[in-house]
Amino acid sequence: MKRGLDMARSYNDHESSQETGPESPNSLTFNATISSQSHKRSKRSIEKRVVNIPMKEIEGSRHKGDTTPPSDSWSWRKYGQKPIKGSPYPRGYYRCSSTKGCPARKQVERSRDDPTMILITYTSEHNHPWPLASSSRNGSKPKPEPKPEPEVLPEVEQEEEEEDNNNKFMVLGREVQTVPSCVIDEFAWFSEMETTSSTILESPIFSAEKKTAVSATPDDVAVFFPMGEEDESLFADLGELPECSAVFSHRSRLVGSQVEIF
DNA sequence: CGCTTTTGACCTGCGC
DNA sequence: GCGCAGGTCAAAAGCG
Repeated sequence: MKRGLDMARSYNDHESSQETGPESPNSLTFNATISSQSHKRSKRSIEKRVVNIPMKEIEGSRHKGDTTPPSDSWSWRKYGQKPIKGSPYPRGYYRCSSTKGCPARKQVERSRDDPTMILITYTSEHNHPWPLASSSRNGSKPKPEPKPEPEVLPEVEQEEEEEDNNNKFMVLGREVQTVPSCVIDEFAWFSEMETTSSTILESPIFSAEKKTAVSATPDDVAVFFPMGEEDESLFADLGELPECSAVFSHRSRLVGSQVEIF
């Protein structure tokens, strides 16, 4: 049988990297540092986005040391796992099963630098919509997501984010130097959320916009992004968040990393 | 029964 | 050209 080698080729094009974000102030949210990358080499460009998530946020859901991804609102089906050279942790490969023919995939691994961080790399075709939120796949019952303990996480110092504090955006319960209004508007409802939801939107929502910041340095904006039930309209509009797009790429730009705008 | 996970094999790209 | 590493496939087993 023919294999999806074209995909594999694209994935190797670029390895993005980033570092961890600060700890999350509570169990309902987590910080994620995000990088995104559009792959131009292939005819259908492949977008790659990377999210860092503190282990704490998903702790208790599974065994230690594995690559079980934190829950989100989509269905992911694992299709492989590989040990990664130089890393004591294997990398898990997941394919979107929320919709038929969904090209989105993600790789989940523990950060070798900081084992407390989960590194998730999303890939999808640039023009393909990210998987819609779904709690069930064709005919099968949704998996009950393990409910994280409502633990109280200690306030942790900001990651030593170097000199670039001027542009640090922290959302929800964090010091915010300059929070663009769109961020406030978009995410204000998070604070209203009740504690029942353990689903968390990890990445695509942030970055499906056309303008994305690409950074080889650990600098992206930390945002809390719990996601409740499906909000398809939210996804449907992903491509049209220019203002917020700029916000998310703000810091990258300032720290001198290369930024690509498409 | 249908879907997911596991795991070994296979394929490709890249560096030497 | 060869070997290595990464990514994917697919059969088998597991699970609800």
